[in-house]
Amino acid sequence: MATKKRTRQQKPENKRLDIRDVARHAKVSIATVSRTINRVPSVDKDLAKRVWKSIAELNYFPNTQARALVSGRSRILGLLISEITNPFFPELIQGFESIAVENNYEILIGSTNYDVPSMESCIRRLLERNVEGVAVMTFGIEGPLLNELASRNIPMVFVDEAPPSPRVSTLLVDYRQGIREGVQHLAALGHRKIAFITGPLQQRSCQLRRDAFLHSLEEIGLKLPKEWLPAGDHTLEGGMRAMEEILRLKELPTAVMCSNDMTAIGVLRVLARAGLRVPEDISVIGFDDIHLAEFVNPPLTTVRMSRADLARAAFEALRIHVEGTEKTAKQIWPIPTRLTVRQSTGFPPGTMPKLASRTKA
Amino acid sequence: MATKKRTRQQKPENKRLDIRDVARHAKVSIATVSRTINRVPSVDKDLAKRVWKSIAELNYFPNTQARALVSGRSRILGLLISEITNPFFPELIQGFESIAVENNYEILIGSTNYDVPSMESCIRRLLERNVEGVAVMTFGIEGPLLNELASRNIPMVFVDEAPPSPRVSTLLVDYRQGIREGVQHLAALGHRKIAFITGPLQQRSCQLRRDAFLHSLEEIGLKLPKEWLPAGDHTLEGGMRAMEEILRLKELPTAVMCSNDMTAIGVLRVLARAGLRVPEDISVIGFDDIHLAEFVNPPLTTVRMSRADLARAAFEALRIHVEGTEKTAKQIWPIPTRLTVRQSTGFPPGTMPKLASRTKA
DNA sequence: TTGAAAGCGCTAACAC
DNA sequence: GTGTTAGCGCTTTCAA
Repeated sequence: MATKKRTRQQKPENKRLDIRDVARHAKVSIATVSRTINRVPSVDKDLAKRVWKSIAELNYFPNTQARALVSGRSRILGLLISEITNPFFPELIQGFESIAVENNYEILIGSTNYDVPSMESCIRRLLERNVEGVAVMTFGIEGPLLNELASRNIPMVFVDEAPPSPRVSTLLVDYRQGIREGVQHLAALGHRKIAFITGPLQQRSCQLRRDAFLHSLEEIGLKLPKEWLPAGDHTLEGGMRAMEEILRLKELPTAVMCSNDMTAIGVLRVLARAGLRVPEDISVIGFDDIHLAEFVNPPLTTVRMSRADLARAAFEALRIHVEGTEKTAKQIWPIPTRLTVRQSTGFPPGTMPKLASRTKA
Repeated sequence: MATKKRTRQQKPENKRLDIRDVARHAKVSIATVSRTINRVPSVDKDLAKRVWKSIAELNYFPNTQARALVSGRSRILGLLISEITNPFFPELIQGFESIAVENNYEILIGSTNYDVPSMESCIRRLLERNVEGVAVMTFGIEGPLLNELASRNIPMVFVDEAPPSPRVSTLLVDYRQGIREGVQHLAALGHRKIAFITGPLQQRSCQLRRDAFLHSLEEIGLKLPKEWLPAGDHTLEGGMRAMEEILRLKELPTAVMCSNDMTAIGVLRVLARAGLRVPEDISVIGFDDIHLAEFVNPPLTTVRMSRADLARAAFEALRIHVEGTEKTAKQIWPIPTRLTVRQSTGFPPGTMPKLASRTKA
C-alpha cells in the first residue's frame, strides 16, 4: 500500500512516459535516472548503462517544462529581429538557430516590426517564457526593452551600440573597412560623383554606415552635395523611391552606394525601368551581401557582413553570460566587413578606357 | 512556525515574483489569484479587483513553465518549414506567428532543410517541448514524422496530402484554378509552345502543380514535348539551370511557366544574361506571388497562393483540435489560387499584333 | 465563493 | 554511489 502513494493508478493512455517509468524499468531510483541523463560522473557505469538501455527501450525523453521549472533554466534564447520578410533576417535566424539547437537551446523569435507596441509584446512573451538571454538584432537600441530585461539581469547582446550593463555585450560591426573598400573601388574606377542612400536614420547602425561612407569620401578628398544623400528605409520600395529622387536631380552621380542590399535592388529596378544601364551608365554598390545579391541583374557588387559571423558571435556572447561563471564586464565582439566585387560596378560613363586611354593611364 | 514551512526565507534578489507574492499582497489565497488570472467566473468581483490591482502594482506575470507543467498545456505550436531562406516561408511564418501570438500561443520553428536527419531532430525538439499541435508546411508528407507525432495523437495540419488520422487536417490548395488561368492567359495571347519547370518531384505538391499544368494544356488541345518539362528544385539556382537546359534545345518554347517564383526569377536571370527580352522574346509565369515577384525585372506575372490564407487556415485547423472538444474526422481546408498578371507575359514573338493584325484578330 | 493541499515531472540537497 | 525527499510555481480537486 505504501508504494501506492500516487493517486494515478494506471498510466492513462497517451500520457507521456516519465522518469518514474524509466526508474521502474531499470530498477533504480529516479535520482539515478536523473543523474544518468544529466551525465553526473558519480553514477556507476553499469547502472548508467542499464538506465540508458531502459531509456532507449521505452523511447523516453525528459519533459522540458518540468526540467526548466525545477532547474530555473528554460534553455530558451530570445532572438529579436526587425522584420522577418527582409531576407537579411532569415539568413541570420538560420545561423543563430542552428548554433542554438546544437547547444540544446531553443529560440523564440520576435519581430519588432519597427514599432514600439509590438516590441513590447515581444518582450513580454520572452519574459513569460523565461528566456535565458536575448539577442537584439534590430540594429538599434530599444529603450523600454532595456529596462524590462536588464532589470531582471537577463544577458543580452546588441549590434553596434548597447546600454552599459554588466551582462550586456555588443557586436561591433566594422562598417569603416567594407564601406571604405567600396568607395575606394569606385574611386579607383574613376568615379568622383558618388551618392549614398541611407537606411532609416533612427537606427544607430544606419548612421554609422552613412558616417563610414562620408568619412571614406573625405579621406580621398571628395565632396558630397546633400541631395546625393537621400534616405531609404532598407526596403526595396524605399530604395526605389530614393533612386527616383536622385534621378530628378539636375546633376546625376555616376555611382550610388546603398545602406543595404534591398535598397540597392530597388535602385537597380528603377534604373532598369529608366533605361539606364548598370554599370555602363551608373554603378551601384549594396551592403550586406544577402544571397539574392548574386542573382539580381547585374550581380550586385556589395559589402559583405556575414550573417554567420553575426549569429555565431551573438550566440557566444550570450552563452558566456548564461553559462559562464565569470563576471566579466561588457564585451565587444568585432564583426568584419569586406567588399565583394561583382558586376554592378564599372567605369564611369564617358571614360570607358579604350585601348588608347588605357595605355594613357 | 507552521507558516514557515517553505525553506526560502527571503525572496532572493532577481527572483521573479510568484503567485504567492501576489496572494500575500492582495490578502487572498493563491487559489483565488489563480482563479482570477484564469478568469474563473465564480470569483467574487471585489476580490478579483483587488487581485488585479496587486498584479498590476507588482508587475506580476505567471510562469509559463509551471503553468504548462501542471495544466499539461504548453501553448506552443510547432511550425515545420523546408527552408527559412526561401522567401516564401518567412512570409508564411509571419502570418502564422501573428495569429498564434494573438491567441496566446508561441511557435517553435523547425527547418527540415529537405533532409531526414534534420527533420528528425526537429520532431524531437517539438516533442520535448510538448507542442500541442504541428503545422507541417513542407509541402510533402514526412513519413517518420507521422509515426512519432501521430502516435502521440498530436494534432497536425499538412498541405496537399495528409495521412489519414483523426486529428490531422489538410490544406487543399486548388492548383488547378490558378495554373489554368495562367495557361489560358498565355494561350489567349497566342502562345502554343509553353514549357513548364517543375519543382522537386518528390514533393507531392510539385507533382500536383505539374499535373495541373499538363491538364490545363490538354484542355485546350496543346501537346508538350518532354524536353519542355525540365525539373527545377524551387531555388533560384535550380531555375537557372533548368532554363539553361531549355535554351540548349533546338526548338524553343515561347513561354515558360514555373512551379514557383524563385524558379521564375532564376529563369528571368538566365534570359537576361542570354540577351532575350521578356516578354517580347519569351513570356514567363511564376507561382506563389512572393513579395519579390513584383519587383523583379520585368515584374512577374504569377499565380498567387496567399501566405496569409495558408497561415490562417493552418492555425484554425490546429486550433479546432487543440482546443475543441469535437471529435470531427479529418478536415479539408480549401486554399484558392489566382493569376496575377504583371509584365512578364506578352504576345509570342513574331505575332506582335500591329494595328493591321489586331484588326484582323 | 474561498482556501488548503495534492501533485504536474523533474533536480538537488541530504542521508545513508 | 544511491535513494529519499523537498520543492520549482502553478492548477485543481475537495472541504468548508
